[in-house]
Amino acid sequence: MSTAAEQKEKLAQKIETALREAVACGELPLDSVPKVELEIPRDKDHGDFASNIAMVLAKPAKMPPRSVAALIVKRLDDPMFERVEVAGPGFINFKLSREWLFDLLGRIHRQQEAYGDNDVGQGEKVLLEFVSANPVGPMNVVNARAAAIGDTLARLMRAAGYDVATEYYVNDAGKQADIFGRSLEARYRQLQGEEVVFPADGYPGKYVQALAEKLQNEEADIDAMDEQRRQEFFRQWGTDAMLEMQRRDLADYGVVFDRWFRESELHKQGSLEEIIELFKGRGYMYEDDGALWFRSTQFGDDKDRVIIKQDGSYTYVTADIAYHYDKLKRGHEKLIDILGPDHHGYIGRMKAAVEALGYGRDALEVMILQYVALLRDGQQVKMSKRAGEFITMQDLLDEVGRDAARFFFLMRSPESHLDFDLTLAAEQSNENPVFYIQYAHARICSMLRQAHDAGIPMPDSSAVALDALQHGEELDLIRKMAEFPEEVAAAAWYREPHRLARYGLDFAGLFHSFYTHCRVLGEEREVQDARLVLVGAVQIVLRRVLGLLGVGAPESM
RNA sequence: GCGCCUGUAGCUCAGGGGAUAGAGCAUCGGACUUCUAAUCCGAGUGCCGCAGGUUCGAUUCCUGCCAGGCGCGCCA
Repeated sequence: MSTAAEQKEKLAQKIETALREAVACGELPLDSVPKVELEIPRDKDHGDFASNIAMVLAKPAKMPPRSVAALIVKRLDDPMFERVEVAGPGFINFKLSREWLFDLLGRIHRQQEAYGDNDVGQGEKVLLEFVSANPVGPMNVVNARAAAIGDTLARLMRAAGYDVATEYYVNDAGKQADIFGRSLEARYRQLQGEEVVFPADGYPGKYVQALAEKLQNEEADIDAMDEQRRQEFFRQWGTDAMLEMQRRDLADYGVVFDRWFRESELHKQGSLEEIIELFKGRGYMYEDDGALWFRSTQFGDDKDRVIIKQDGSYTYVTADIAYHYDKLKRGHEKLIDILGPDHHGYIGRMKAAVEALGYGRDALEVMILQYVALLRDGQQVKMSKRAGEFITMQDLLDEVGRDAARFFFLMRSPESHLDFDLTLAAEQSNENPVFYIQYAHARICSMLRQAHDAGIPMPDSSAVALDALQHGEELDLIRKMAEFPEEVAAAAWYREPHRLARYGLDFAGLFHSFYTHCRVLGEEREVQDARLVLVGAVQIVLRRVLGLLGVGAPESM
């Protein structure tokens, strides 16, 4: 037996064979046979698969499309399909036989939550970097969006046969970390009763004050430190504390990284010097205006980039190049960075860097997320980082909950600018679509609990006469499950997690409809058994969908 | 000025070289003595931003324009 995706591939090959035969017989005047593509029609009246090949070939063959289609159809005779027909302007529609669909149920029960796994990734070693918020403040809602999308993408890609590692890059060495350290020190000293002017460019947020208070209660002989040592202390202690907070918030959100990579490590290891020497040796560097430049325009960037500033310090680009070099040297074949919209200008320079390092431009893939506009009572929530007023990721989770927040982000395509209505998400949480899917799962659990209590076990799918399943609702559910592995593969391949959220909604809808129209418990034995097998399979697939989304699968609601 | 993203139903958004362009919300009308009504069934709405081009076929691809969001640092 096979999944729908494999079935589709086989069918495409059979069509190609049929075409070659027709050409050999002289019935079809063609020089070559193109690759046959199959689609899953939107309208289920058009079958499970459809091919437009006859219309593509009509012109080169100088024949009406329906005639070309007829030549193909008469050469196809496959028991997997109960109907193959020419339709519309020349489509060939294929309808899977019920036997094939019934076999799928057994397959799902055997595979359990491995159903959906596939191999489009072919073991490619991928490093997925996302969120990477600076450790100088709380995470924002775009970070929350990135976390949901990155985490589910990682789950999807693992299911699709990629070898995925996730990483959070910590900018703990730059100017912003210094400013943050000085802000913290100023607050700390103020608490000690000293008259200290808060740095003009410092971070005004209340969280800095809170950190300073926490620091007061810790054992640290700050007064004994010299100037340099003290600055280092505040920066280190502060970013450590922020990092710990971020790690905890993300874990509450269901997002756990394989590795937190600190920029300061790169500096300690001399990684920046290493790439500078490398680029110098390859002639990609030049000096101008007292600074050292990387000739990135040589690799398609808009302008060259400063690597060492006039004052002798490095720019963030330098560390980023070193970081990407480090990722590549660790054996990751594909680097995926998920970034906010303010970083789109970053793509050109980093691709240039990757190329200069001796890798293909395509080794780096950058996904740019768009902004999230928060609405409350229909009004856009104005945020000011300067004034220290903004909705943090944690505020968002407190207000709408983890499942709703994740799902809301995952429903939208990554590049859409999205409106997040807090009032709606919080007050009308009953109507949040995520509950629609969870409710389907809870309904099944409740039903199976009652079956169990009544001494009705889950029947062995191979021992049940599944042709008791005859209703459209029943067969639609199975067809939808047949599409699942391909859906996982597509979502991973195109890096579009929202496909999964949509699939979940559609699938849950089919189940609710089935539930309303077809009773399970108390039906005559054959029907009850067959439907239990069906419902059991639906439960498995729902669990998998929710698991990939990182959303809970409640057993009751 | 240059770059990225967006423009589809009243609202929020999917879709996508093909067959009557979809969902949720909102509006209206039905369905609970039976496995959870957080559910189901039914009803309507669209110059798919505008104009050209490619194609057997464009809402989808290309170009230009218009509108909105965001970038364009020796900040990250």
